[in-house]
Amino acid sequence: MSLRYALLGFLGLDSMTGYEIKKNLDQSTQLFWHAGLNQIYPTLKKLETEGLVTAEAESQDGKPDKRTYTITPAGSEVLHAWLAEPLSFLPPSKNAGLLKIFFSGSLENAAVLRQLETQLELRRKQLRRYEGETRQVIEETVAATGLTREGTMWELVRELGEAHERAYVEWLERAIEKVRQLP
Amino acid sequence: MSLRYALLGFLGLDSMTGYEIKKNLDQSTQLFWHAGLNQIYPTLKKLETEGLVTAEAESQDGKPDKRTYTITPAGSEVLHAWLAEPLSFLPPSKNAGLLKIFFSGSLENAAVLRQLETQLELRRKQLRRYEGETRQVIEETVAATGLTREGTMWELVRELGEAHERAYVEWLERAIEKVRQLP
DNA sequence: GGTAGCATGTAAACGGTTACATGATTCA
DNA sequence: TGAATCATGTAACCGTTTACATGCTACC
Repeated sequence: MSLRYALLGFLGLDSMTGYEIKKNLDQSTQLFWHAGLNQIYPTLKKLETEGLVTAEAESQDGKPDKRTYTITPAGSEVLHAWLAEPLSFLPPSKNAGLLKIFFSGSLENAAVLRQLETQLELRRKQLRRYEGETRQVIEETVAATGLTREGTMWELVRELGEAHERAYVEWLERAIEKVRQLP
Repeated sequence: MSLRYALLGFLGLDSMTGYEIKKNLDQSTQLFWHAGLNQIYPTLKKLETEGLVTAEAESQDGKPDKRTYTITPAGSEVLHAWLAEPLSFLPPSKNAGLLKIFFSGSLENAAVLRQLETQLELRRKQLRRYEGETRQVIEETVAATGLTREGTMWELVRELGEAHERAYVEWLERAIEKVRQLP
């Protein structure tokens, strides 16, 4: 149930609509969090009833009312308390790609190689994204908003993403070599 | 919905009970999948009604009946079809630890450092686990069962786990240095 | 006396995904 | 003509987590 904190986190940077939060989420956070609009809108409403954010509706023609959300002092408090609380255990993760590889001992080499090569391509694409687009978005956002301290944190997280994808790519390349040499 | 495949994967190696699957899951798969017994037991029953596994109950005194599950030919087919199907997109992952760091630009240095140091300790522990215990379990299992081809796959996945944790540890060390130098 | 291991389950609640619904504008 | 962008939502379903329930044995 950390989506609440992701939403509060973005609203802590600036007031914005659910739609804008979604765009930010897709651009910068997809390494470690994601959500659809269908989940974001009701969660924002819930945060509103809890007094952690306020909403201001603006009429538009042809489109639904634009609801701009702003974090309240209570919301800031809740967010900061959560951010400062040290992680007490590693959040267990799930990865269907690794699950497939882990159990593919009973497949033929060719099928395993197809799987590994597909995953390698996906990981390479993701690596290029962290090196390029994600990096640029951070730079531009810092330039546009002056949030240098926040920018340092964003850049740190991006670097981990890049390192992880690079480890993935190198590992998959080695794995392909190894499986090729299997009888 | 990959728990089904994780269960079928283990039963593809050997017939066993839900309790034993859980032990195997905890020892080897926690890098990429996890589940509680409360989820495993009903899912096995469901697989049984679908004809993908069969169960043999054995009475025990003082304990509930021991239900040993065996994969059926239909189950093997379903498993292999899933394993051979190449991943079509990167499964999006969630990581509350990174979420905290990403948004901690508004925290004081001391609070950020507490967070980073706690996470570093957890990651170091996990790295040691992959290097030691996990490696040993794989070696012993291969020695006991003769599943060398499967063992190659397990060892590959373990190596990625180790590489990822190492990347985490090195990154957190660098991050701590960087945050210490922040004004 | 308490914890860990063995061994199975149910019920309620929650979080998240998929599908559905609307409707204007802009661009290829 | 169709897809993408802007902009919001609801309903049903499914997977997962948390809490509850039982009970024996072995070990510290």
